[in-house]
This record gives sequence, structure tokens and C-alpha cells, in this order.
Amino acid sequence: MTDVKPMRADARRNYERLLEEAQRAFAEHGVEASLEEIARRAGVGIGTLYRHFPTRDALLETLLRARFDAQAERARELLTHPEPLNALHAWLAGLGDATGTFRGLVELTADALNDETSRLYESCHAMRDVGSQLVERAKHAGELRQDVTAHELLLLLHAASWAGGHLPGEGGMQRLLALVFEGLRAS
Amino acid sequence: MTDVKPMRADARRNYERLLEEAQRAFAEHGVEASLEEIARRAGVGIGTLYRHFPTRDALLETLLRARFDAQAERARELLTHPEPLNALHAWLAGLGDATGTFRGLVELTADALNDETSRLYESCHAMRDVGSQLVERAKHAGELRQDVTAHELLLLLHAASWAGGHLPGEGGMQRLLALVFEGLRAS
DNA sequence: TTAATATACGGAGGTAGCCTCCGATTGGCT
DNA sequence: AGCCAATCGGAGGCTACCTCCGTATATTAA
Repeated sequence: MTDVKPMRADARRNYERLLEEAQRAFAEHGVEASLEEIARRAGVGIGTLYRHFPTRDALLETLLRARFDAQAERARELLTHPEPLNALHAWLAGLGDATGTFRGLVELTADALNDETSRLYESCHAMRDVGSQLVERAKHAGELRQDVTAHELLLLLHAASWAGGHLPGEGGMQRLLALVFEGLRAS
Repeated sequence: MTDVKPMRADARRNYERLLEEAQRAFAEHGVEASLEEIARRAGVGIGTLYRHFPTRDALLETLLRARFDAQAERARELLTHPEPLNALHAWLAGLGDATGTFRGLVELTADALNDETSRLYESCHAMRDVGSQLVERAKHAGELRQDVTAHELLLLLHAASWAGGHLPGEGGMQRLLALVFEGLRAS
């Protein structure tokens, strides 16, 4: 299976230039950056962009998948961390940073979790599932309130990340996450 | 001062029709609803819309100002409520409902708090100032953590409201707010 | 009632972004 | 060199934003 024919040389070249410019554009203008400008800056017709990436989500997904996978991997590592609650906190903090890289990305990932037709659905859920293990571990260790679900926690993280993005200075998300997190310790 | 000439009859008629349709459109399509469609539905040229409301914010502000004022008034009432923390919670819950009426409204109000040039800045701050008194009262009664600021609380509410809007079912915001709130009780 | 005028109207037109479609081009293979 | 499938590019149709100005009308004064 999955024996994909190698791309033609020009196609591969364009594909990569598009990804580079998309990364720049999204970082600078948020996830709503103009696709036509991305194509322009990549020195490519708009049709070429759409052939390689039929939707904006497809383009974003290609850029983000590696990052999502890295987060899942990090969760797996943290499962052996000696302090379950701190491990969970650290993981969420990292995730928050990741979703803060592009303006508008939080909205996207939060929605993706509830939209099975989204191209990001799969990666998001994979990540959430590993995260759940961190949550369960913290609960089992008696360090986290029993009545909080992984889903809620992830949502709260997204919320904190969103709020951080709507604050003037830096580090807003971390402050809020810490605040919320402190209140979720088992009492 | 403020002796505004009465509007010409046709102008007043159009002004009101525009507000009606804007209310409908924003409720249905969120704050990004098409202005041209609003004008169309109001049976008015696009130029007329822009003359009455030079920007989207101006239109939104006119629709929202009354609502903001009502929230401030509600805060004043709650200042005499016998249970300071519950009063605060109730106020925030009401505010959360209000910002949930239009899709995208939370983003708008959250940004308005940090943008002095926004037309909503004034109303938002007025509201926040009254809310602060509720916060201080709860702290003074020893029911709320001392290290939380009104600004943070409002931000957390916005965050919860945002998250609630990105959840499938109803009542998501209330659930999250309760969760966060419980963690903020004085210990 | 009518005429004069300040006020308000409407939509054409320029800009930009989305996305599709298909004739033109080109890489890779023989 | 020559063929053909793979790929490209951008024109074109759509929607939305916002401005500008010739036209229409409500109001007031005569």
C-alpha cells in the first residue's frame, strides 16, 4: 500500500516552496493569511497552490502534523515523570505554547476536536488520547480532582491559550493556566 | 451641549430598519455577517448603511451599549447580595451569557478591553470597573483568593465563554465557569 | 402651494480574496 | 528527438469591503 509515485521535480519544488511561504505567512498574519499572497510569494500560480493543497486546512494540517506528533511523543515521555501532576502541567503548557504560534490556531484546533470531517480531527484526537493518560495518572496518584475529565482539561487549556492570545504582553497563557491549574489540585 | 438636531424622517426610518436587520444578521451569522446583506435586507443602499455606521464596530456598539449598561446595573444590584462570592459568580455567569449571543462577540469584547481606540473600549471598561467592586467585596469577605485580580477574572470568564462557544452542546460555558470558580475559593 | 436648500440616498466602481476550470507547458521516458 | 502524462498558470466568476458623487427628497420659508 501507500506506494506513492515520486513527484515530478517541478511539482516537488513548488510543493516545498509553498510550505515555506505558508509557514511565514501564517506566522505573520495568522491562519487567515491570504492564500493568493502565499502563492505569489512562492512564485507559483494560485492554481498550483490549490492542486497541492485543496483547502486551507490541508495546508495547515501539513504544517502542523509534525508538531502534533511531537506533542504526543512528549506526553509519552512524561508518563514516566516522577510527579504526575507536574508532568500534566508541563505537557499542557507545552501544548499551549504550540497552539499560540499562529494567531487563530486555537480556534482551529478546538473546533477540529468536534468536527469529524476536519482534516485535523485525527491528529488532534490522537494527541488528546495520549494526554488522557497523563490525566488519569495524576488522578490515580490523588493529585488531581477526580471529577475533571481530560476533555475538560484540554478545553480549559485551549481557553487559557485563547485568552493569552488576547492579552497585550507575553506569558499570559502560562499565568492563566497556572491559576486554573492550582484550583484543580485534589483537596 | 449634545443638542442633536432631529434626524430627517427617512433617515430615522432607515437607521432603525438597519439596526433591526443587523441584530438579526449578527445573531444568525456572528459578528462577521455581511454588511451588504444587512443593507439589502433593510431595503437600503450600502452607502446609507455606511453613512449611519461608519464601521462595523459602530454598528455593533449601538446594538450592544444598552446590554453593557444593563450588566453594569446588575453588578450594582448584586453589591448588596448577602453572599459576596455567589453574587460575583452570578454576575459573571450573566455576563458570559451576554457575550455568547453573537458568535465572535467574545473576541471582540476581549480585544476591546486592550484597545483604547475601539469604540467599545469605554463601555467595556465601565462594566469592568463595577465588576471590580464585586471582586473586592468577595475578597474582603474572605471568600475569594486574595491574589486574583478583577482583570484576570474577567479574562477567565471570557475564556470560559469562548470555550463554551466552541463546544457542541449547550451550557458549556456555565460548566467551565463553575469548574474554574470552585478552584478560586479562598482556602 | 411652491420654490430653495440642506440633508440623505443609492449604487457604480475599484480593491481584494476565494476557488474552479482548462488551454499551455514541461519533465521524464523511450 | 519526440511523445504524453503530469503539472502549471491565471483568467474569470463570485462575494465582500468601502468610497465617492450625481440624484432624490424632506423640510422650511415665502
